Amino acid sequence: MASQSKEDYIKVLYKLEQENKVVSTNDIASFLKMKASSVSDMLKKLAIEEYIDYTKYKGAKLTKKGVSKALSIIRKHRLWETFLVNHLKFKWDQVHVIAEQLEHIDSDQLIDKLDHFLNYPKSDPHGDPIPGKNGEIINLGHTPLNELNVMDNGSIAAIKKGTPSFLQYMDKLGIELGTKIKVIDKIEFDKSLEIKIHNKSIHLSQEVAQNILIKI
Amino acid sequence: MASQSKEDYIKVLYKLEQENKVVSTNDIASFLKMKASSVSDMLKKLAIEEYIDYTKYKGAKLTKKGVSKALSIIRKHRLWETFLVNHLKFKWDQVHVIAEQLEHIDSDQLIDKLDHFLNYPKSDPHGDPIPGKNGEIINLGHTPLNELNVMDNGSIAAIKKGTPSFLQYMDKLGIELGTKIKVIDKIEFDKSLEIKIHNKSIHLSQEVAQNILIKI
DNA sequence: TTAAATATTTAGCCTTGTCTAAAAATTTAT
DNA sequence: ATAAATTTTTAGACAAGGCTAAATATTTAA
Repeated sequence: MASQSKEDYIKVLYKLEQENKVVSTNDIASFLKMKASSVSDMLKKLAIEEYIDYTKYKGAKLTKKGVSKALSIIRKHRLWETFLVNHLKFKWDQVHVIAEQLEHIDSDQLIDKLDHFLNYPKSDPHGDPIPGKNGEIINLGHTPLNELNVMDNGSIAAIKKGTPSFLQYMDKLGIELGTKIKVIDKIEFDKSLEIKIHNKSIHLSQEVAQNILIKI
Repeated sequence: MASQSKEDYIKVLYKLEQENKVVSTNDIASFLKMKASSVSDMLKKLAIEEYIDYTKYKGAKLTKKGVSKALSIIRKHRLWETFLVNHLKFKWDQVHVIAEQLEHIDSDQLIDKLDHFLNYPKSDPHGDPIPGKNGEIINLGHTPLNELNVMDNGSIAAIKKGTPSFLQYMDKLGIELGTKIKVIDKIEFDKSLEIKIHNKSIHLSQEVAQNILIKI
């Protein structure tokens, strides 16, 4: 069993690999708010345990074993988030920190039964896909809002970077998963756009629009 | 926030104080399967943090702060056990180890909402009382089965030492919380007793009977 | 293509929580 | 009441996981 700390590294490795190909020591350090030297130490250990391939000065990459570990942590995290929102009635901006604790609980049986209790959800309260028991991730086929064309219709399917403040902004706009939207206009100048939701027209910056994923 | 390890000590201190008055280093060590020297070290630290009163060579006793910490851990443990059995459909002999992990999750809001979700249960799946938010414990007025008299009636209210093997034995006998029982006979010689449950007569040793708590 | 800037690793230290071995205090038994 | 047995504490070590400062690689820029 990997320690809590090692699980945190593995999770970050997975996240950063989605963006880059190989992950640097500094990337991890800044993400985890730790010193590069600490990360360097830990990468050595993770390599010994075969969670990553690691060559000094060259960065790290999760092995098969590492990816599967990462997916199991993400699965636990998202199932717990689903429980917290759907059953305990937490708001979607409150669940991340709690799920970061719950994701380290070690019991396959618990997760199986939780999954069953939740009725095998395919995505979490932020619209992110929940990996299956064997690591399968369903591609939900979402498009960033800013890539839609004028007059396109769709519904809100997921929030990419679900920080509390972003989610609170969504709440203020009345945006939740499933909300129907239509693109009214795209402003060339700053890539911002005008959309219609709940029959009202609102204006979103490009930065915000990138973070909203749409099912067309 | 006390570390997981410190929380474990506080829990054991509480448990052992129920039996004795003051708790010795060796008692704790054997319970936690640790060396007395480690316990001695830790008691010093717990004393500094004012969880216990501790005089060298004289044993330890929880302070008010310590008791309240213990009760909050027990509350969490028992609420989680209730969740695991009532909602995730675990058997009552499977939940203890998982709850030992869950009890360390740190979020008051989580526990409040879990309590609400469970409909404010007063006792857990083994019949043990669940301390309230402020540490109140309701006395459920239970009597050990071996203290009943011949022809007394009652119902199973709780299991005192709910080890998995004991609970599995209860399952085999068809004993669960709420089961009606009647004492048929008490054997003077070995203090064992004959009881009727589900309209069948069964024989229980004194040791077993002591572990079964009855509501008359 | 070499010098400066940046990134990474190494070396050594710290804290937490455990251990073993030895010392000291307390309890028990003769 | 003292010696023996037992319990508890102290001293010193170790692993995990963090840090700072210094050394070494790599990358970038002149």
